[in-house]
Amino acid sequence: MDLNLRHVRAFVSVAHLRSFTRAASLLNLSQPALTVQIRRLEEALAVRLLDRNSRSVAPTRVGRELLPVFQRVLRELDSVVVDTRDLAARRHGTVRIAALPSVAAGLLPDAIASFRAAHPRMSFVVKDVIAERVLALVRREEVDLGVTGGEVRDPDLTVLARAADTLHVVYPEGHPIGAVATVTLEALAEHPLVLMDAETSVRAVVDAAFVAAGRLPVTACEATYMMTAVGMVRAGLGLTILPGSAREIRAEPDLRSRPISEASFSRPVCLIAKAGRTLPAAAEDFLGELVPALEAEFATGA
Amino acid sequence: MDLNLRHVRAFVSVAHLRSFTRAASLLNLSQPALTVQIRRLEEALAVRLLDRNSRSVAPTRVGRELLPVFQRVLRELDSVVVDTRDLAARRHGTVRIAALPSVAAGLLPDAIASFRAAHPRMSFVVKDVIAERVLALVRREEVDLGVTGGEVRDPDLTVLARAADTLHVVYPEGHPIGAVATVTLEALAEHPLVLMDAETSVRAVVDAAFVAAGRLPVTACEATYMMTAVGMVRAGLGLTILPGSAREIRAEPDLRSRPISEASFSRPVCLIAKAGRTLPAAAEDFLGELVPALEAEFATGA
DNA sequence: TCGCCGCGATAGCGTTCCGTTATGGATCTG
DNA sequence: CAGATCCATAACGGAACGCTATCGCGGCGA
Repeated sequence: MDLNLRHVRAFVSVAHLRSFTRAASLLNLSQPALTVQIRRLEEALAVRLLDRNSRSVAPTRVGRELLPVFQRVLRELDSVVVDTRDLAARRHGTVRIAALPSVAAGLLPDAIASFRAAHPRMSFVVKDVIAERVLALVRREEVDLGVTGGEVRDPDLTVLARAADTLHVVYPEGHPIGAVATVTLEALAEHPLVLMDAETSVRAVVDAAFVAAGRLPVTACEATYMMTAVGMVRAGLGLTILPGSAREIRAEPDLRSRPISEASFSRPVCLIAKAGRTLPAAAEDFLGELVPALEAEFATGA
Repeated sequence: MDLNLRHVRAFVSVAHLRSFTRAASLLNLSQPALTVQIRRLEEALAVRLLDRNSRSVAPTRVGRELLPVFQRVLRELDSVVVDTRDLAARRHGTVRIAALPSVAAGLLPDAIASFRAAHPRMSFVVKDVIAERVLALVRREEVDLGVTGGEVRDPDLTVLARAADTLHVVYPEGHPIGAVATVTLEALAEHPLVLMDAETSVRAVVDAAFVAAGRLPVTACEATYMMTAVGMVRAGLGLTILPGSAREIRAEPDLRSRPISEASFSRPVCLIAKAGRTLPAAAEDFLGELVPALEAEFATGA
């Protein structure tokens, strides 16, 4: 005979109430059933746990020593069950997300704030890392969701949503680029540009687009951080090209931005998850907030 | 459906081996049975614990988080079972004994040493207290066994063995009391005596015996500790009367002792336990050593 | 002192649960 | 494309469990 949680619960109840009859009614069980359960437990442990006669019930010394151990284990398991059921019932939980820094600083905080307004006990862990790290974190299941740039062709990953992150040109109010009908690569090539550092994915897109068009950008400056590039634009060093998702393009009140009407200046943004894995309920729910936010962000070209 | 240890074990095995088939053979179970058990557990927790398809099995995030908790609980319960079974199999255990100081210093250490020679993993807790405290400790089940003096007429207590503790007279080698055929109260009344303090149970017996005989002892000195009384005898202050069970009567090489042949100078020594309680296996076993030791000690009058 | 009452133990029976074999569907492999 | 492998499902048979009924024992009141 094997140890069984039901038997343990029975023993704890009887030991506590010091009565088979009362414990039985508490457990919604007949008294003979309890007698048998206690006997089974005692057989499993090969020890007498309760000294009992028709007049009184009391735990033996071994029973007294085992009681707190059993109680602790039961409490522990019960809280596991309750917590896990709560988790499933979407009452609380933690969503772990890896996202590109622009997304992590931009639409993600808004989406999280909005979601938490409706689900106060949900918590979030956000990792802002470059596209490649996003893929790795999702693949290793260190995060539930990932927002990354570029095409995703990994069979281990599922694309839950995709949107186009359009690069924007950022310019000082009154700059001639604000007056043209559509911002094209040709138009950009006319002006000195503040470009992102060669290491960045934004720069990679810009370079590729210029190469494809057979043109060369007029480089005024290079910057590693978007905020620096914006500062340079404000100072009149030139225009800069930043993802529409980046908050920095709206950081300066006297700067304006416009989407660049050029397919090569847009790159896919993918919301991904590990393929073949059940998404935690909390993450599943958060999708309802995040997917529309992604679509809205990139549809308006804001 | 309720949480069941078998299901938990099943989950831990499958999660560890990442295979239903292998876990099933490990658990001596059919694979479909395991499938059902995992489903039951998942239903109980209302959460998916394992992501599985025909090609691979991997715990979900929730499953991964629950795994260490389950493992700890299982290990804990398993060790409880093993320890308790060991206890029952008399392979180890602790015996708790309350005994009169004379017994605790005298025959008890020998009995324990002898018992531990045969059962090395048994351990002992000995409390040396006065008769009344012995009764209380046994009644409150703070000890398994008690060795006390006097008659025991408590329905809460069971007398497992009884013996007579004969008071001995202790005298210097060559003292005339060593020459008489039998040591009687009359003979003792002839000599100055070193008596125990009035608080002690030994003194109570001595006083009662002299009162009953209508005699008065010649009191040379009083001592609280038996060792002190023995020292006084060695110094020639008189004879003293000590329990035969007391080690002190043999502490001085040039002192002799003889039992007093007087019923009133003998008091019962009882080995007791709580009535209606199952004795722990270790204590039960120790009785096999202690009872003969008690009988031997008091039969020889040593 | 006798009979009643309350409590735990036991017996017999019915149901529920669980594990087994057989089989299906999906996926990787040669 | 056929075979092998692995998990899921279905149907069946047996074991386990809980229930009702009853017994034995000890305390208590008449």
